[in-house]
Amino acid sequence: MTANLKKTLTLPKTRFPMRANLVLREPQRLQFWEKEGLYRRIQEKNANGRPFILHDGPPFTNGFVHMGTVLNKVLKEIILRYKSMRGFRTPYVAGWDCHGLPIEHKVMLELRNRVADLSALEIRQACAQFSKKYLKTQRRQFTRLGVLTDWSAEYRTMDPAYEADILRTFASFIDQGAVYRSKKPVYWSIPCRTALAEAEIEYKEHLSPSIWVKFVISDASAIGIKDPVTVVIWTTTPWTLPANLAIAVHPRLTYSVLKSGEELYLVARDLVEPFARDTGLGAVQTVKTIAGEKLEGLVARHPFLDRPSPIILANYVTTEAGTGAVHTAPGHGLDDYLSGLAYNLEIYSPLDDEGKYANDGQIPPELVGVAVLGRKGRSPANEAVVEMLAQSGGLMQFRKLKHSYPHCWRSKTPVVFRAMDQWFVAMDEKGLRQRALQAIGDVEWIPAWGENRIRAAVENRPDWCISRQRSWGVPIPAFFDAEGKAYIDAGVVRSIAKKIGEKGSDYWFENDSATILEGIDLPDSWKEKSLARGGDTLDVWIDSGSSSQAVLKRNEQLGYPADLYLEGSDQHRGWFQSSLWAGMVTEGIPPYKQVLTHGYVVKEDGTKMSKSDARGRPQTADTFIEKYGADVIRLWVSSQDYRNDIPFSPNILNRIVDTYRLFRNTLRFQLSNLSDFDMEKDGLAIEQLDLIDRWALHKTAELVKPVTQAYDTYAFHRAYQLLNQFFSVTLSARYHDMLKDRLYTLAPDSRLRRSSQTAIYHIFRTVARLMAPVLAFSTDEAWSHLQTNGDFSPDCIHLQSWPRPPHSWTAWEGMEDFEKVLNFRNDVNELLEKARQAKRIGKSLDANISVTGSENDPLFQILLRFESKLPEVFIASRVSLEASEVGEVSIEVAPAEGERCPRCWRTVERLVETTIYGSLCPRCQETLRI
RNA sequence: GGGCGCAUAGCUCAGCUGGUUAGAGCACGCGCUUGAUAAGCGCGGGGUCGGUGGUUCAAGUCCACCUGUGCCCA
Repeated sequence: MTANLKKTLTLPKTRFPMRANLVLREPQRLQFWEKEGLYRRIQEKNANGRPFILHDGPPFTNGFVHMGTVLNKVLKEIILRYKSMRGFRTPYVAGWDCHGLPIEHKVMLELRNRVADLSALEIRQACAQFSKKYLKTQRRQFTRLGVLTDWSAEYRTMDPAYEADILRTFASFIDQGAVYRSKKPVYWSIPCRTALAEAEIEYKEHLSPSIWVKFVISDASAIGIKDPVTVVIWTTTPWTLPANLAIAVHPRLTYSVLKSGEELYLVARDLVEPFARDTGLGAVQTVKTIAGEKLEGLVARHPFLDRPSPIILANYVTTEAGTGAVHTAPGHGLDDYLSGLAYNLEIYSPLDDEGKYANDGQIPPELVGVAVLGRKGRSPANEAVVEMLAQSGGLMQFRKLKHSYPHCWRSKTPVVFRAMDQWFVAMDEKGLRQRALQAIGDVEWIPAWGENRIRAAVENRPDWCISRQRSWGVPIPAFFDAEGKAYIDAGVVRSIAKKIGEKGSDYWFENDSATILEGIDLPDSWKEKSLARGGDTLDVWIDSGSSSQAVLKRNEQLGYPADLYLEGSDQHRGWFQSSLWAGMVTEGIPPYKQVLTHGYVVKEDGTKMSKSDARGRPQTADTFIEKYGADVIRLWVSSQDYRNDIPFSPNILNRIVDTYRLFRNTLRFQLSNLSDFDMEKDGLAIEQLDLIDRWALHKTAELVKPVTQAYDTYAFHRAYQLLNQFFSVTLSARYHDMLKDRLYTLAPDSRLRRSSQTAIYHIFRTVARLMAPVLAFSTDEAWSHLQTNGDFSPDCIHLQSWPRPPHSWTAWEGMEDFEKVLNFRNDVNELLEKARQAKRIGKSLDANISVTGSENDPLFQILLRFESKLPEVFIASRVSLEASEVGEVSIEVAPAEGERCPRCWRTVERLVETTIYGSLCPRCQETLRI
């Protein structure tokens, strides 16, 4: 009996599965998109649209994709899908940053044992292999995420054509007159005879000499002292003393002048006690204190060289160790170097490639040729300097100190800091910096504080050191004569760029200078010279910074400047800035109109995410995509306010999965109630729709506006929240719930049912598209089911245009009042719940609701107006309105009296007998026409 | 140490130019339903708005300092 009756209902029916099984389904959809040429079709559809150029910042090809990269790529993906639905022409050219130390370093680690035997060319080949390998992996991972592009058009900074444009960009810097040569200290491994990067340094315990050295200020009258004062410095690298050019003190520290016997000493006040103890002075007497900043300009004498050592100010001076007066050798330390630049000191580094003192006319004869690094860990240079100090009376104390010291990762020996000739870009040449600062104001920075950040970075950036003593990069096309003089010329660079554009940058390393320069028109000053090619490569920030030339200008689909750059906040120092410099010297304007910045992916507690999990397994994006599917990851990205840090954890992802299910099931409910609906045949005009349906359409129309605004301002998390609430409250808890009775129990083609189906059809098509940029896979799947009742449809959701609800959806009068009825429903629910808790009713359909109120009460008037709709709205069997003289609107809930219809479950006064199905309510009898 | 940010319920987010008992969704608890069913509905508990001090008739909202945290620089 019941079974038969159930067959007379129109229950939900769809092949769109409740279980997403994204891990299995998404790859199938990718194949389908590929087969359909979806990217190409989208481009063709919008071929005449306004262009929106998002220029892809190239990730390093040095490992697997991690969540930060996923975040970045998915944000780009969402924007492009949205813009294309809005009719913009949205070509997307993905790229990779292939050169550079991170890659070379990893390759060196892999080749660790053989590395000494490898030529630059061999290292480069290994690096190229490495880059290609990870490029392929990353490309696969990006594709899996749903990144839509024509991969055959991707750019790689190691492509010969790209390399040529790097050199041309470099030539533009030379055109500006900004490229010059100067010294800068680098880590130097003496046994390996090579410069080292930070990553190639290992810190190990090392036993060093620890010495206190006297520098005498003979004229201290500037600080009101007649007698000579001795400034004492403390150092653990005696060998750097011949390169001492200054003594640094902290401007905000207080210094004490001490008296011990007949001598006066100058030491930081906070360090007087340890100083007296360590040097064995014993009791000392403070005769004067003085602010550090007043010491600037005093001049001490070098203890064994005929050279002044001025007192300078520096913020890096600390009171953690030493005397508060710091030995400064600009050629042998980074802090020292910066001080050297600030005080215009020579970047002096009298050490040759073998780590021996050079004969430069300043080094005392007895030190020339003495090595810093000797046999068995000894340092002849240290010993010799200490000896000279002892003889000159400059040595105040000598000890040994075990401390952490940088070592070469290959030779395991202590490294030295040594100034070497480098290539620089002068940031202020021809007003470059000023022009860049001005141009920053023409760019829209999102969020706005990004402008402050890049402004500060550009303002404070010292001249840009662009040379690297590395193999894996684009060679700096410089030449050297027999005396070591450097030759560089923009025209020659461009000619070499042409050759490298044809043959790749290996060409530089494979050939001698004569071959390289063959056929190139040389400047007069180069002629008749025997020139050798240099071995340095360019800083990779020039590589990626040149992308506006190598990609935006070269690819005819793109253009300069781009509409948008979108990268992590670290790129204010990195790509945003290098791109700006390159853009300014080549085009005179920035390469972007908008720059969007996102934060970093962090753990749920807001702290940094490590590269491996608690068990030490690497946390690559694959781990999560394979478990949750791309759409869940994409939904996670959209849910986060990425302007701040972005927390990530399994817990957070599980919340996202819940939301995903809400979206999916709600769409599924809609699809399943459209199974017998054909818009052409069955659809009604908007004006003819039932009140509840008009309300739902109105709500949908109201949703489109803020969601669209959210997308337009890249505030995807707003769209996420709006859609989330719309789906859970407006649709699932309200509209769909109210609809079930009519959808299931009325005759399939009854007007009321067709009214709701018409609305559902429109709502589905609207909300599916609103979510399509984020849930790229699932919305397309659902869309296909509406089109074809199957998983795939060539009329892909991504080829649709953005929803624009027609005026008719909002052009009705009942909205405001009906919202009041729905709010009143909350009060009704409260009482229903009480009755439920008291076990008087189960579901709301078991209840009769009577509402009493005054006819003068505005709310009661509204209820009266909607009286016929109230049973549906409250999902009750009967709702009665009783007018009373006074009092507020009150609600009473009682178990429904009468007989329950076995078909529609409503309780009515009296059932009627039917021939086939027994007792039914009159409405069901009518519906079944029996 | 410096620069630029961030800090509202367990989670993700609202809270506009300071103004009634701080909101939403999810999660959680208790029920209902079994005709969206590895679903759906209802109700409920939960926050001294990181801390301290200040400005104000009034501060989550303005100011200062502190703490925590992230990126960049040193």
